[in-house]
Amino acid sequence: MTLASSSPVHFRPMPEGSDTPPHRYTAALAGQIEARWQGYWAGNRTFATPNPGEPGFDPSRPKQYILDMFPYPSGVGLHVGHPLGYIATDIYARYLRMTGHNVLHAMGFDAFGLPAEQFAVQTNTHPRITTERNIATMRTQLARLGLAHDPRRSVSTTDPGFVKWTQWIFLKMYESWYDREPGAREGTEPGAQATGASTAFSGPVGRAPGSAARARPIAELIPLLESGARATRCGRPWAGLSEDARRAEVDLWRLAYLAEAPVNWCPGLGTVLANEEVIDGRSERGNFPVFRRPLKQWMMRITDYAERLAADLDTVAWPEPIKIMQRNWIGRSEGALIDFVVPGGPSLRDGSSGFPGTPPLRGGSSDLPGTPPLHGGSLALPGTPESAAERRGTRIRVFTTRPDTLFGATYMVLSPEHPLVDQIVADTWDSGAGFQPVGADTRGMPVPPRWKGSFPGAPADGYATPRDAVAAYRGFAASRTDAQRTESKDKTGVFTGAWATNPATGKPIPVFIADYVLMGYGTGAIMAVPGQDERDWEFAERYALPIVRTVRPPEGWEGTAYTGEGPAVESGFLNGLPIAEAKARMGAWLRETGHGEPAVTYKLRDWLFSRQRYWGEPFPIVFDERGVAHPLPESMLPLLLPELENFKPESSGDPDAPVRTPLGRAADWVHVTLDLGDGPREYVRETNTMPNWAGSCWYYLRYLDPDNEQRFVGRNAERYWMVSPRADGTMHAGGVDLYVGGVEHAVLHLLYARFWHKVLFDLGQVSTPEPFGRLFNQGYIQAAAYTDARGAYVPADEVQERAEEAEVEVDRLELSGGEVEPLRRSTKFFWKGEPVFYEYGKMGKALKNAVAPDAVCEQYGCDTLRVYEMYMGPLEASKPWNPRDIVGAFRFLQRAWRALIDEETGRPRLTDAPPPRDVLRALHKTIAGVRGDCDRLAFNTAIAKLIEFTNDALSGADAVPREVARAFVLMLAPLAPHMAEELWSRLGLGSGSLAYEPFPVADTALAADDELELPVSVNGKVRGHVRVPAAAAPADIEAAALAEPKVQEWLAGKTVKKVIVVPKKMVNVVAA
RNA sequence: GGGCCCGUGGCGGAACGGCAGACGCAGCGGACUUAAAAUCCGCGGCCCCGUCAAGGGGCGUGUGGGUUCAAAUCCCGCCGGGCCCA
Repeated sequence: MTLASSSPVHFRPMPEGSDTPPHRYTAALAGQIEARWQGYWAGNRTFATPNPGEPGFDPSRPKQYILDMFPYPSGVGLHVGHPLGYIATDIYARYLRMTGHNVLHAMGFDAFGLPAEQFAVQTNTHPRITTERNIATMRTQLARLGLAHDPRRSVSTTDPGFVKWTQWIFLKMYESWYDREPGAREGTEPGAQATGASTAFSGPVGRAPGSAARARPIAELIPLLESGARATRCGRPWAGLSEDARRAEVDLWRLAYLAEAPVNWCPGLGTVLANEEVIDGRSERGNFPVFRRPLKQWMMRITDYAERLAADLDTVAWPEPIKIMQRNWIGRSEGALIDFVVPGGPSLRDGSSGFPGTPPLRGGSSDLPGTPPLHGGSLALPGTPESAAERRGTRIRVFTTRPDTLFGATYMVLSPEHPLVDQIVADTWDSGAGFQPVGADTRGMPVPPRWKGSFPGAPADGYATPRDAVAAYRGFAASRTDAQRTESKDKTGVFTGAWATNPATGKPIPVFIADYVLMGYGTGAIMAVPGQDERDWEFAERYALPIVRTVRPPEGWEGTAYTGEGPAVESGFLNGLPIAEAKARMGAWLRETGHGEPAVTYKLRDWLFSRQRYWGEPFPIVFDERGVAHPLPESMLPLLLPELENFKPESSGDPDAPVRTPLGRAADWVHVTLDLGDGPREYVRETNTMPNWAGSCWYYLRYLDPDNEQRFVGRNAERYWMVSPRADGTMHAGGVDLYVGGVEHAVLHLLYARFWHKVLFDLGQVSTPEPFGRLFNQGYIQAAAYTDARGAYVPADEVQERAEEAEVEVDRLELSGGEVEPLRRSTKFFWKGEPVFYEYGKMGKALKNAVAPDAVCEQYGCDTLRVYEMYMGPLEASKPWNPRDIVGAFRFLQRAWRALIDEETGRPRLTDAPPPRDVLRALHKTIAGVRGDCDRLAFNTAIAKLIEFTNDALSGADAVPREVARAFVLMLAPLAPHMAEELWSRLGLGSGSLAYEPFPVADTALAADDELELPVSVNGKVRGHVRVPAAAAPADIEAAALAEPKVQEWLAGKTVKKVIVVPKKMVNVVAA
């Protein structure tokens, strides 16, 4: 049977039971209608959306780009929570088509990556096969929902035509650097770098303004290095560098670069993970333990964009909590870097810094935005004047947000893992070991026993030497999680035996290690200011360290640390200054004296971009015999994965096992002879693969022009769909007009995609500085879940409820005295005869409470599912799945159908008589309301208004006036499109599909009431009502209100003080 | 510990600072039916007065304050729940 492009054929539905009228809207009839219209839409390419220049493109219609977050094709199929957002965007997109827009709405598949691969591993099937199968399943499920996507734009990240451009974008990143224009920005005032190219974005689009910081091709960097316009990052002059050193220098600038760095190694998954993918020391996916370990990896220099990623959040219409989460993740803080010197030890000049992975301090004064964490080191700040006393010693770099409190820094704390600890730790507790005090003489000061070790497991009077104490304490700290370390009220630490010099006071201060300072945060070292920091105060009290208040607390302050506003005291040249001014003065002083400088730091780290997995995009990189990386030319793209018998990662429980990649096993693929311009040579391919974020960083651009073989997206298509003019003629910063998805992508996908988009924007490849102009977070669907006595989830759909409760022993409760008491719970729920316990949570695989949409479609039809899901509540709210309620949506559709189609004969119940005035008024009120609701995605209330209209104006009538039926069907169309199409056709309201029919427009004159009943309150309480003409003057309304008998009663014996008349709303009489 | 969000009938929820509980589910009563289902009509926060009627009053949006002619809505404190970060 070919339904394609034929006009809809009417048929006689099979009656459900002997009594069911033959033309009732039953599940069976709904199923037939839905199948037919889905076939019609597909066959007639109803939702194919032409690009500019293509046949059928209408330039007079404004564009709307509606986007759902990129789904990965799950092996277990969809549950009813997944389509919540898809249905909402579909309804909105259908509504926009009917209100005169060119709408782009498509859905592809994020088919590479861990989820797809884990599924393949579990089922022991090649990921390509499982992925293709899963995509087919998901396409079927989505099609069943009647989603009006443009099918030709349904790309998959695994398509060779997609892989090619993902690799191409990677090469763009590899061949670019971020130019922050030091000429314009040296002397970093905090915030001076807040304007990137994007904030200047306004009218003209398509390129970054020339004067601002931006990504540029590497080709433009080399002349600048040659001329000295940009100082080298290795610190040596370009002219004196060897060929290899020059290549290494250039590599230090690339936005995509290789680095040997400590990474999150997850042996259980056999791969490394990005910081964002690690939660509490375990993998987000799979919940395996994660270890820190150095590995050579591809990195993305996202930190260069930290400032713009934070600042440009102001330009997009996103939910505030998401913006806050991104800002927190980026973690911008203004303050200062300050160097403290521990005298003695190696020379400051010998550069023996230390520890692998620390980048050298860059030249120039402050290119801190985006600089990886400065872990301290022995290198001097450029231009630091060195006194004789400081010439030998170790510099410890700290970052503080309160440089104004430097005079109050009475001790220092290093993270136990800090690499300089070994260098500074003294041989004896006696302060003589290499200690040359500067300023006040504290030589011979006895070391308090507490300083020698007072933490769980330490000997009563501490350790014999600082080295012993440090070693023992490190062991103790390593056993604790970051959360324990920072949460603990009992701060612990040990003295290193070393003394550093406070550069402001010139006095020696003791250097501790303590686990409340984390290596991963800031520089891993702090100056402790107990007077103005609560954690430092706690530590100082415990170790009897001096506390100096350098901000005067208010009169009567009895607290401990004071973090509020106040004048500086005990602070030399800062005395009397408020905090902000004191910070500025101290910043200037630090710079002048070479002890430090104002700085902005970010919590954001560079993005780890390699995975040791099979199922991802291969890097388009080869290494020559000397290990030098070479990019593949565009003509060699896409570089596809080799076929592998064994695609599994090498997982292990041993965090130190050697790291081997699956691609490394494909010897024929790895070793290649290529001509990269200097004749055929032997190369070795990169065997890591990209993380699945790669594809999701730009898929929304490929939707725009899915078949383009010349570019990742054609310029015209990109410009048309992404550039969004505002009413005032300026351009919106973000291209996608509405992006709907879950809040769980707040700091992963949304941050990475913005970063890529900004790079592409800087390179002139896309027209807008932001990808997503408006973001909407839909809530979750929650459902009952059940756990057995061990706490494991059981399949919720197999749980049975019994009439009487049973009491069961579920666990043993250990009491403080070592006694054990059985814990008893009662329940009415049973699974396979075993008692189980009710819980409640987000629907999904984890809680085993998923409900498939297919079952609901089967039982009621997908129009009912669509209406029910939207009717459950506001889109942004999480709400419970309640199967019992679905029938309400079904009955509404049934009632509407019955009002328009005779259930016995199947004939239209239409009349050509003009609609009565009250029906017309109700209709136009409904139109106005539904439009307003749809505009703000409030489909729940839009449906409520249609239900009301159906009940009040359609259900009771003998026949429905044609124009009323027409408007109603069109309003129903976005929500229940199959039924609306069927009615449109059966009622003879139009030919073909109604998908592009104009949405009804409310006539305010027809919607207006002639008369209104207004409540009249006396002193805020409603006491009566008055009927007044709708256009009544306030004075007349007041008179009518005061004349109302009920109101008179309540006013008896009182004086009217004031009468408030709110036109069309109410009257309030104030009387005493 | 910090930040953000949310607390409304038996349930999901509605309500530009202006008659709290629209609409739906479940429930109750009625009509139709031999009966049931379906359908249609009606009722529906709590307490009190009123004969259990018509009608009327008081109290009600987690809790205690505040702003306002008027607060579910705005502000402050607390209690409870959720999310993010530490």
